[in-house]
Amino acid sequence: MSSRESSARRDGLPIREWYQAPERPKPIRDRYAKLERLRELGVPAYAYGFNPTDDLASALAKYEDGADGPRVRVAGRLESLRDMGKSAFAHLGDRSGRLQIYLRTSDLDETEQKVRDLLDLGDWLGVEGDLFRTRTGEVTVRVDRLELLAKSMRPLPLGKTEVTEAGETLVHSGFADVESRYRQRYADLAVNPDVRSVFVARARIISTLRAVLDADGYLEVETPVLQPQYGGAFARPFTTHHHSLDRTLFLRIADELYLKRLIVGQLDRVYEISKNFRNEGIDRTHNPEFTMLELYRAYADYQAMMVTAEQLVTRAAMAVTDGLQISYDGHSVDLSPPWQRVSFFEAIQRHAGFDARAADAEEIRRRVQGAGRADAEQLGKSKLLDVVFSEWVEPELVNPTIVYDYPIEMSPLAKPKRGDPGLAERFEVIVAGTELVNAFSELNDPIDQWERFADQAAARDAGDVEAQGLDEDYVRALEYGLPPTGGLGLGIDRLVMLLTGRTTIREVILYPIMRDDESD
RNA sequence: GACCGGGUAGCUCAGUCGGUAGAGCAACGGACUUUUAAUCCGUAGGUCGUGGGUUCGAUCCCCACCCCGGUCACCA
Repeated sequence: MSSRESSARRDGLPIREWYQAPERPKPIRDRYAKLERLRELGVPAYAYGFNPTDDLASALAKYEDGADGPRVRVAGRLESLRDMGKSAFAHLGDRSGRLQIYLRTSDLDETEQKVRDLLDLGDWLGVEGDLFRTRTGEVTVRVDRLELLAKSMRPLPLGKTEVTEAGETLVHSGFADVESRYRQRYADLAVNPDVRSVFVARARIISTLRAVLDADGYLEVETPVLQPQYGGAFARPFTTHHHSLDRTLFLRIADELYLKRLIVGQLDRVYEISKNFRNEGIDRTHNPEFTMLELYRAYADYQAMMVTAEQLVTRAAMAVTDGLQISYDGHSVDLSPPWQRVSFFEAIQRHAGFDARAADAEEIRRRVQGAGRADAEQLGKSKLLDVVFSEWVEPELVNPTIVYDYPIEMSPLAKPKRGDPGLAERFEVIVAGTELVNAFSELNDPIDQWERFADQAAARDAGDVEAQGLDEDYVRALEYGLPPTGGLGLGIDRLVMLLTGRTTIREVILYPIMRDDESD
């Protein structure tokens, strides 16, 4: 309760009147009335803390059959309530799970009884009591101390949860509207345990990747998000402005060039888990901000990176799935290493049925046009090859496949292949039809790099908005000497999608980008 | 950007071939001291996405717009 004088208004009304106004949904008015009632009783609706002995799952695990007890002190959100007058059963929920509580009038003092009568689903409670097993077999806390930790003023879109005899959890009348779920992720998480589990898995995947790299001697670093010049990938950037420097800055589209500078600086093995920003379309596999792992290792080449890719993905998978056989989007996917390896041009030969290396741009263009691409006329050979690859090859690759030796024009930061300079020592890992990993033997010849940048600059001048700029400072770093280095980028969001069985990136990003919403 | 589908009670949805709308759950009142989608009795709850138009009358038909999803295009 606030004794502070406040002139705050909402829709022109003092806040407390706003909650009681007839325009408010009845459940909100009802809850406000309960808040007032608590105030009259002198019961704080918003406590300052609570010290549970256990989370709900560990409290549950403490029960041993045969005798009641032990005594536990737990907290959670009220997720269900079955009131039978002088007693009531309810479930508390937290991140670990659910635990039933039994509230019997005769076990509570007078104030607690009144508080019990003012409870709503969604309230946060702290309770204390002995564990016991009910007649129907559920381990339950017989509550003898009840404390309201926070009053919920707005009904959560809770469905009714039924645990079937088979142990499945069925949710009735649940919160399903995807728009509301993304806009009000807090409510989505509160109400949908499987949504929570995706983000728990995401955290485990990321901490596993860190653990693998840390154990392997990599140093985790942070490089600029705000960059005077963007590079390291092909994409349109977000542009911003720094006032006191009066200068244009870009949100990074990749951290590659900054990380490789650190190898020049003798940090030897580095990685960064970074948010990247690309000002492009939004769809099931693209969000304008997304998370990428990039790592660089001195003295390694792309062959070594292939092994690293297998290790990272399989270790992450084992942290969150039962095994390396998973199912995704109707496919069964076998993540077991070693993964199939196929060269870029072999893959096209196999899945598109022609020798793209021997073909000239005209022939490829004919084939691409035949497949209904209206814009083929404007595309150069390397873009055409990319179209061929993504149209005919990628959708066919379900089990993880290492596609290596890309055309050099498509790879301005990769070393030419030894013995075949028309190709680059680069590979991608394709799983379930999408790119998961991109890696190469890093180009460390400053003269060659300058030439490649110059080609990119020419492409940009010719209208390619995604071509990279010429980063002179980066070339200067290469002039000091970059040892042979292997580098690898891994799309974290897509990895999480794969390992949690989600087919839209929004399901693995807590707050995906949305258009403005005018509703309250 | 194009096309398709959607936006109705707090949630999940139904519906009106144009006459201001229903169900289940949630809510509120009552009964019930081992329930678990608790049960039983009763009550209340909606500017039918927004703005225009047609009409005696629009949630429904028409137009425009907004938001969401899907497909395609774009985006390596």
